[in-house]
Amino acid sequence: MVAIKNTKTFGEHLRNLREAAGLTLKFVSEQICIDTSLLAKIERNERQPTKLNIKQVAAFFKVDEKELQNDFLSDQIAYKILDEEADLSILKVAEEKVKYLKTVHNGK
Amino acid sequence: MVAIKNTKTFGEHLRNLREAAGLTLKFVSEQICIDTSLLAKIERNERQPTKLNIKQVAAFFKVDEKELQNDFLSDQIAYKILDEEADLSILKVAEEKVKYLKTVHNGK
DNA sequence: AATTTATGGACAAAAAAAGTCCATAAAAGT
DNA sequence: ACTTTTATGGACTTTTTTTGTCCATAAATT
Repeated sequence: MVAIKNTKTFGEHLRNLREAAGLTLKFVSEQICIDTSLLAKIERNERQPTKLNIKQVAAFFKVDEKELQNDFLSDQIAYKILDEEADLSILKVAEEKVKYLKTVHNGK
Repeated sequence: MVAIKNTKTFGEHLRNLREAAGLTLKFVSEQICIDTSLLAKIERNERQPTKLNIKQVAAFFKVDEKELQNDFLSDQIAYKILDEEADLSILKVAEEKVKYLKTVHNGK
């Protein structure tokens, strides 16, 4: 089960966490050992976080890692749809495909 | 409006088109000017088609280009979800984000 | 058995993304 | 108003990912 709420982007979510804690980019980026500019870009959705980034951020802000991962994943899907100017009904098709691939193609 | 049916993958769809027409990989790949091995890989979902590939395939088999594009796009989303072992509810979140990004972030 | 057709691995080339560095803008503090 | 801190963003290099090619072999067809 995944909580359905935050309609914000991953970056916005991250920025909110940081600002809510009253911390600077410099401070947080040093804590999680990444370049300040890179963290800034991630917050602005100009760079994508790695799995490790997400793990470290989650640990640092004491939020659920899986939730952050899901947040990022749904971002990626949303951006892809916007990029391709695709219809939202694509999502339903994708859902059917996931089910199909899970059953039919299981050993692959 | 997008027709919701083919639960097949993009590659399977492509292979069906070709086999239904009774044509070989070699023949079709020559017609659309790509390497035979590459077309084979695309049919097996080992390589992703480019926009141009899709355009050419659609023209060659006289099918709707947009439909093929959507088929490929939904594949990509489905594979991503499988890769990340994410819950299907992610799709609902993604949908909300698309709506959010379309309204709020419109000039970006 | 010979020929055609499809598969798949290894590799080089190209493309995309990540990460760094630095200069400047904006904001906050004094 | 000046100084310092903080954030932005461009340009660039490095790394990673993906594509496309070539070729050897397997499978199927004739």
